[in-house]
Amino acid sequence: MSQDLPSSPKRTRRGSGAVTLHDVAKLAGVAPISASRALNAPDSVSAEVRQKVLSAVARTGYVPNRLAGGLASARSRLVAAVVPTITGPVFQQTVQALTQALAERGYQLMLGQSGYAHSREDDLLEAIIGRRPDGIVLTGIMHSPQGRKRLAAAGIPVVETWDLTHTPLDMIVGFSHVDVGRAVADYFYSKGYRRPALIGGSDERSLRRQQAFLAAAKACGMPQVPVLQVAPPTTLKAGRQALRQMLEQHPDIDAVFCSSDLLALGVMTEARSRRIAVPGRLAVMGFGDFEFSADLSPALSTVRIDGAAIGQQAARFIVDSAEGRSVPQRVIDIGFSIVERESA
Amino acid sequence: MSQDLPSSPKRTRRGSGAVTLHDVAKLAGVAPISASRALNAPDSVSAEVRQKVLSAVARTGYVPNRLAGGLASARSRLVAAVVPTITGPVFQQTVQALTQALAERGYQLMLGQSGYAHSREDDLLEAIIGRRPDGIVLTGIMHSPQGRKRLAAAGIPVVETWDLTHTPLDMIVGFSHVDVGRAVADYFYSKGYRRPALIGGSDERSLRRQQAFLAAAKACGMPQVPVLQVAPPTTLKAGRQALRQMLEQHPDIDAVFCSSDLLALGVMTEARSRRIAVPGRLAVMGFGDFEFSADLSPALSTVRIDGAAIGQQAARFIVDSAEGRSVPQRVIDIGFSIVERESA
DNA sequence: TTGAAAGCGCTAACAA
DNA sequence: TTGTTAGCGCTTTCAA
Repeated sequence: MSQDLPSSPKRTRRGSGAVTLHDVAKLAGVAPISASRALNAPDSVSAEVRQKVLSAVARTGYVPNRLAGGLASARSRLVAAVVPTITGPVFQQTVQALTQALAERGYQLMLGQSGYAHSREDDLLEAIIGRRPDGIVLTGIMHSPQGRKRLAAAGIPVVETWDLTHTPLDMIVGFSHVDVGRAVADYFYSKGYRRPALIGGSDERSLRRQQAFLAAAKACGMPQVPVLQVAPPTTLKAGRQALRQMLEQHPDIDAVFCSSDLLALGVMTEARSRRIAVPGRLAVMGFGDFEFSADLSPALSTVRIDGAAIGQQAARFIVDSAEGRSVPQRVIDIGFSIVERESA
Repeated sequence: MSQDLPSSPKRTRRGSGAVTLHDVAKLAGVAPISASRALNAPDSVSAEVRQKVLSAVARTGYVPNRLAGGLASARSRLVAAVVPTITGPVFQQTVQALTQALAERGYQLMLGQSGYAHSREDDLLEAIIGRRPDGIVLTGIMHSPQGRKRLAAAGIPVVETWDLTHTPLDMIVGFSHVDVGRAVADYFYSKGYRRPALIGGSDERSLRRQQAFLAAAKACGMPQVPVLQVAPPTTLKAGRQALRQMLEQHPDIDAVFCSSDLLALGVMTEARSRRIAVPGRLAVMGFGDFEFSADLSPALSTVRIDGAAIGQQAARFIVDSAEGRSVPQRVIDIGFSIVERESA
């Protein structure tokens, strides 16, 4: 029938065909705005309206369009996380906890990989800012001045993580890499090791741990600490190679501090294949306390970071900011601990 | 000055304060739509307009609002990926490749964790569909009938991965778990192992590999294959415990097929601490060919899946669908291979 | 507590 | 090639 009516010549755009809030409202016999309120602020609406709307939603299978909602309210309920690469085990706990904590509060995570290279960083930032996320979580510190400027200009809450500084871009939750380096050097010394070596990634945070280790070692009277740097990512293979190389030049070392547990596993693997006793002849200390570390043989001593706590705190930061709550404490040190197991 | 003018009583909403396309257009001296075209379809615009707009963009630092663009064009350029948990190493390559392949084409990845539990699945789907993504990538198959119905109703392109079926929801890229189980059983047999055992996750895909293994083993004349199932996630610890338990009941096994390389590492670790020679007394086969597997000692024989290829193909599927290209081949088998190293 | 109107920032459709 | 107009689906603002 209606097909016979001459369609009005007014230009028009058909929607996607999906059920909209208007459809729900019509079905419920209320104004669209009432339907909106029934869903987003149920208390601001009478029980009757609420009930009619909810029933209409159930009958139609309505799913709110968050793009439209975000545009209208300037709150996207989207949070961006930037990781060097999700393949690395370091930030996994953090991303996992972040995703979950956000989901519980009605926010969704968008993932961006900076790929350890700072070249595409600008593209990535543009892609992220274009989505108007309610917050951005950075693993590590944003170092490039352009990047910092860009983020500041966007006016989006930013949380830096896995590090500490007194001049955060906005908010930060992490720990002191300097303290870690120092603590491990002291630990080695206290356990009687006198010829320690360092096998570490060449990323900036690892470098800071190494420097602090060297300084502390020197202060303890261990001035000559050989250092070997490996390019990220720090893999088992890199650990094996590094130990091989290290032993060629410094066969008398008695302890190694590795910049990740995976690297440490590589060192232990290489040591075993060379029949070097761990910790008897060579102590090994990892970093990160990966899930497998406790169950290795020998169990790996390592520096434990509560990555999940970092993710949860980051979520709290973002959500509090987005929902207009004040965030008085913007720098949070979650610390670390040295987990003494068998390898050191 | 202007503050003295009585503001018109018309109700109005201030924008977020960010630079909009209108600002750019005004500065460039063109209509907003021309600015839009200059950015999104540069060829449809004269060099002069293009140049004026680009310069205005550079001067203002304009970043397009993709929420608005997505709403207007019904193309969000957002893709959702659902993983059981990002902590597991299994899907990492896939997610990494997917993120990257999408980013290169101007799409962004949204991450959702289904958490192995199928309870929150409905919430997760609602959150995802609400964003109107241009595609959804599932790791594994969507099994729940409600979930399947919901996804189908949403009319969003869906790619299932890491599995194969003749009745995909929409598109699928993966491999046959049945073939894997069979191939490993045959491999064991051909290498002379006659008393194999299975240590595997209790997830559905692992179960299918196990069943196929059992059937093939029986066909080879190895009817009694002990099986031990561990709850996901399959960790090193679980592998150690599983081998311990397995040996108590079946001390005479000569080979183990594990449902992940991490599990296999656990088995090898436990074997070593019990002075059981691998592969001399016990052969070990993993699954997944994780990054560390080749460099273990002994190097782990395993089933290799090209997770990155899965991610790339999934990206191609989604982007082709989103951009209106036809997708004739909707089921893609990327296969697998048995990587023969030292452990088996 | 409810609703009408306006507009978030952008692009599809049409016209010139 | 460029511009005008009318939305996309939602929420804010204001008024009743």
